[in-house]
Amino acid sequence: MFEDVIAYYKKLVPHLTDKELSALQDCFRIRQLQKGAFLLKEGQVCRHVSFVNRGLLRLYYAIEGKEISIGFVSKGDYTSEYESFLTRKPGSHNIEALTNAELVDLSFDDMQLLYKSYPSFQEFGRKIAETLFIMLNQRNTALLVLSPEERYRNMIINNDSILQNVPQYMLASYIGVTPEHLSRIRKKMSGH
Amino acid sequence: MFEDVIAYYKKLVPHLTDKELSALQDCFRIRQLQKGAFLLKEGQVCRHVSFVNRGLLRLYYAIEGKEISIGFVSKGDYTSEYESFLTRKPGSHNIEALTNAELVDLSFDDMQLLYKSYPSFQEFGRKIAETLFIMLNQRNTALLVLSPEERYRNMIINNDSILQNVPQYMLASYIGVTPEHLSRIRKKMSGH
DNA sequence: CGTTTGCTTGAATTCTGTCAAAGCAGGTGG
DNA sequence: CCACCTGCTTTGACAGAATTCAAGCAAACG
Repeated sequence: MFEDVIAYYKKLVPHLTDKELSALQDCFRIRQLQKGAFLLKEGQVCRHVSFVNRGLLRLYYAIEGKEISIGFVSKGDYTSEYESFLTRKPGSHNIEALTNAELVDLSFDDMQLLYKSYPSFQEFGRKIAETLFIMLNQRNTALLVLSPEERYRNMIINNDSILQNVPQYMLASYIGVTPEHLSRIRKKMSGH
Repeated sequence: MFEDVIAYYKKLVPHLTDKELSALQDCFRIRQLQKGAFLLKEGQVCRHVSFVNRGLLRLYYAIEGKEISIGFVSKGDYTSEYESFLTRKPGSHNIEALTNAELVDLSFDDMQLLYKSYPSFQEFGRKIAETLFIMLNQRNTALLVLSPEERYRNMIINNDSILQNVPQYMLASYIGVTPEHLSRIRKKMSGH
């Protein structure tokens, strides 16, 4: 039930004690999500961080009738509207289940409690934030430095497995182009 | 000498003790930077985080003969090639002093030591990473969702003081357009 | 002064988005 | 088994956005 998420914690902070891990497990809540359901809708305050036990999720903005994907999260990764979670303000994007999914939730309040009771979790929180920063930094660099075609190539190389299960039009906005344009990029790429 | 940087720490983690702050001060090193000099060049491993006591710095990529600005840091803020600092790998961007500047350096090794000796600094590290994440997240959203003109407007509103001292062609790449195009955007904006 | 540095302008070109239509599955019901 | 949806991708024609290259201009500086 919690094996994967516990392993995730142990990997980031190897020196966590059994007592600490047990306190952590007491805070976990399992949540099931149907395909098409929302983990979070824009305007809501995000009150949990969620580990994906099973399934595939998409994070996206809905702006002026259009959807702009900002990330995809699959089994074995953490997700959240982390800015909303940290600031306690309404979030600006949606998190949607692209397949049936099982999540392990940890609430904001429980997290603060863990921070207070066991300093080791401060270290976990720090490393999570650092990891998220690094990922976002790389994404940011790609948006500024690479062409759409290069971003698509990168995506194929790095996220092949996710790519299989996501419709192209969702990838298009992630790369920063329209679905039509991505289609043409693909055509051009196959043309050699 | 260290008043501003100490205040920065106190603000993020109010419960830091005098003993902890004193240990921190022992790790600080002042560094002076001439206008045009580099705090860091791409390819180097970033071994410090630096608080800006005085002056203005620019972070940028140099790609294929072009420079792409990714941020500006002025008095009262922290800067670093944080990804390189965290991963201990060579960094990919440059940090240049746009004016004469005075920095307060804290080394990676000292920081790890502080983390180990005083758990409160874990909390500081966490909050720093969280803050950086939030800033980067907002920047990312702007790049995906807003038009160049809207990004320029935002920049005027949020960073007016920095803007005064930075040549326009450096702002252009930050916004994601060529200098010529930014010039035209400004013309169009003044045209009403 | 003359040089440098940065900003503006113009014209041609390339890139990307829009809109509309057609193609292509996979799934469902008859 | 076929006909028909439905959701997604591809294509084409066109318009708009942004870059490139080249030239001119103005302020700042030695």
